[in-house]
Amino acid sequence: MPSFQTSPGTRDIMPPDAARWRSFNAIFADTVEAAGYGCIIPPIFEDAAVFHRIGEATDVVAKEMYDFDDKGGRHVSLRPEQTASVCRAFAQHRPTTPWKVWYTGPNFRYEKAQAGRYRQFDQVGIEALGVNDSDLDVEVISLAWKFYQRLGLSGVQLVINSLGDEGDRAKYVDALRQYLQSNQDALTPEARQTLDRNPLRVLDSKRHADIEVIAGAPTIKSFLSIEANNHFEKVLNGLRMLEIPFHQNEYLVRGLDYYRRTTFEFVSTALESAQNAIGGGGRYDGLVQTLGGPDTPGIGFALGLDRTLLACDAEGVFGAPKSSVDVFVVDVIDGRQALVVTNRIQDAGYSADRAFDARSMKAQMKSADRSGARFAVIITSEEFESNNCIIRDMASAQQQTIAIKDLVDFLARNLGAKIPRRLTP
RNA sequence: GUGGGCGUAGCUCAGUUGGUUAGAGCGCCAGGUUGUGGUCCUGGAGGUCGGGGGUUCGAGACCCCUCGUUCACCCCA
Repeated sequence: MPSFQTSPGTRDIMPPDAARWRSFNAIFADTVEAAGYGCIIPPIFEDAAVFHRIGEATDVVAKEMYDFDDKGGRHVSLRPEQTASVCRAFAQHRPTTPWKVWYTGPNFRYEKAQAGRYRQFDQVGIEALGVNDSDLDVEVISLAWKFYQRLGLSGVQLVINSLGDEGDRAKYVDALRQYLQSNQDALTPEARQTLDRNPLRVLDSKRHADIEVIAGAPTIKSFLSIEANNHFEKVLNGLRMLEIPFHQNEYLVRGLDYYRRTTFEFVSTALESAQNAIGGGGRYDGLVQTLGGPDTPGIGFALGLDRTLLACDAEGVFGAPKSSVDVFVVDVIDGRQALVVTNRIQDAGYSADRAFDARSMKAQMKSADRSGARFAVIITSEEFESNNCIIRDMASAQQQTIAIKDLVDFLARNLGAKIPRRLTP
């Protein structure tokens, strides 16, 4: 028999970790739905051209697309992120604005995997379309901040910058290129290569020689239009009003070409690795239009689920939830009664598990212990003859004999009433 | 995509300059306790030493290739 394993950069999320993921998503949904964001589920693949709007020169598009031709000859791609899909959905359906949505799900980028960087990786995020107001920028950032806090993270830094509008940015890039070119000799060969492709990215370099050159580089601030500058100041003021600490970093540029004005990133100080950016986002005021929609401003963020959980691990917060059932049924007759009793308990709204394969009582009790059940229901020949069973409190080891028909009442008294499962609320 | 580290039981890892039947702890199963878990004791199952090729009388150890993973670069969540 051949043996298989997951493809590079993919993995199985096993229990109890998968439960942790669900909990992560539930907390995120609760956080953003409280601010009026509705859930959107775009397709996982679509016309590759949609994603090309992210920027032809970006690595995401140029080398990391999971694209292929389908059987109908359509050139499609697994989504490398969801912002472009959301904007395409907006352009396609033209909902009324402001349109505020949130999402969760896997994205795909063909790159070499390492810890915190996978080919299939999950993100949660929000996008808000149709509003220029700087207060929306603040709302968006504050929701991410609030979410991190709800997870229990304390080592998260908000780094923020403004890239100005398209014209501002172009002028700045020219000035930056000029400066870097005149200082080429002091740059590392890697940085010189980057300079040819995208001068902004040179600012990201962490190499010492480059950092010295960067320190003298022009910053975008002086290139911002009055409008963009005012917008940015109001965002910063709003953050102060909400008491959200931030670090301005005039060299913060982001990898996707569509960003305008406010751009931000969340960095975990608990993560040692290079993959310490656990979330990021910004304004993308031109994107909807390039996807065939009306000229519509937009802003949003995406948080890396995997990386955020790594940060949680590093900080020792938001661990995997303990799973347990209410009741574990031990049947030492032949297992047939466990079938009936377990079923009845489940229908009554409680959770119940049991042992199979007619194992010894000791073995079944061991399973009961492992299941984390509050109570064990023990069915033996002697008690069953008079339609009784033993119910054992696993923590205190106290047990009593009760009528099988009274089991659900007993659970209601001790675990609280539950809605029967067959009735959908 | 480039460069370095690492792949031994389900998990975490030992394994001496290549030398008999490859080990430990945890976990799992069974028994001690023929009606009872969490502690303890005893026993057991489980490994093509990532895969393929080579060197050698002999390879888990050495060489080559390959796959996976990890770190850095690159990039990004």
